[in-house]
Amino acid sequence: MSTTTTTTDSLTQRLAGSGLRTTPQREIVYQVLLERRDHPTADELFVRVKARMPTISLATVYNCLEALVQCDLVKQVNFEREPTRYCSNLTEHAHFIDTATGQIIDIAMPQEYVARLKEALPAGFTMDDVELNFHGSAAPSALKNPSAATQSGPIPA
Amino acid sequence: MSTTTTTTDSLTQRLAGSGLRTTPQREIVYQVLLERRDHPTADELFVRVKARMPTISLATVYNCLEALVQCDLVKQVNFEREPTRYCSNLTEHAHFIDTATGQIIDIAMPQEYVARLKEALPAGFTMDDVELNFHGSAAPSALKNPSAATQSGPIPA
DNA sequence: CATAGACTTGGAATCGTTCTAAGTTCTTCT
DNA sequence: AGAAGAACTTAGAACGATTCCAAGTCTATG
Repeated sequence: MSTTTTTTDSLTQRLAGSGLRTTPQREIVYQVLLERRDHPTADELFVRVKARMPTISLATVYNCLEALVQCDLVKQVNFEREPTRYCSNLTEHAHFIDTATGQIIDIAMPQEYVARLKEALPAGFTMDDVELNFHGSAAPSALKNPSAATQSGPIPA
Repeated sequence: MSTTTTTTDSLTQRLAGSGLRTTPQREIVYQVLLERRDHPTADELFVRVKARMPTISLATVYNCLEALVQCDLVKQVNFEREPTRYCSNLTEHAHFIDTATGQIIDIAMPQEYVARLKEALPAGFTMDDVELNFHGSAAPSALKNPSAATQSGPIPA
């Protein structure tokens, strides 16, 4: 799998599309974000990225994330007043927050469900985007395999 | 309408239920919150409450809100990384955030919709609570009359 | 190869919120 | 009633995530 080349290419394209440059820092931050789709915070990412590029600064991690968000390669996830988390899953999905562990799991959201939700909106409201968070508890088996859920669909049995 | 007596009584009951006392500060904060159901921040509430009780401190407003949240009379609403807002609408509802003005409007959410959403959850997930935020733009007429929407149903035509 | 613009860096600054220590007000017990 | 203790309020200090700033580095262009 020549994933590296591919993602880098699309990264470069996306950045360029927003008038931004590709830099080693941005590449690594994006790469690291793709590798473990566990919704890390900027701080957590900082630690992971530092392992590979010890000179990087926290401010740069924030800057890179801002760039990636700006060119729509990454989404921010906010929950309560906790630190912002970053998500590289660009498919339509909701989030499940496990009350006990705080773990965030992506839940696939068929367009159909989203469309139904729109119906709840009274006249005069135009929706661009929905944000849907479930709070509850997940079976340990579901928690174990977060990356599977992250990709696209529900957790495989 | 003897609203004052009624709300104070239920306030006292609720607080007592959580082992908390009724204090003048808590009464006023709650009262002020009920009067304008526009999802104020702690700071905004502080200003409004101060008009009636000039000696109150911001810390106390936070403390009172914490108490009210604890006894389930008030809910916190968080959106992006903005300051927490407080909501006295206890009925099941979603929030509509107007992208242009930042104004938050309550949208009634029939149980039926919530139930349907639950279906999207794969096996192994138990949901306690859903959080649903619409982002978009609202017609000026809809924005004008926020308290009506806040009460229970969609904005009246 | 000089210049300008974009990017990175570390540390200072910001801002909502929480913590702390001191003082005040209830409750309860005698 | 009076004392002891618990719950509350208060002002200001502290905190933590994020942004800002000023200086330095890189890179594309002419």
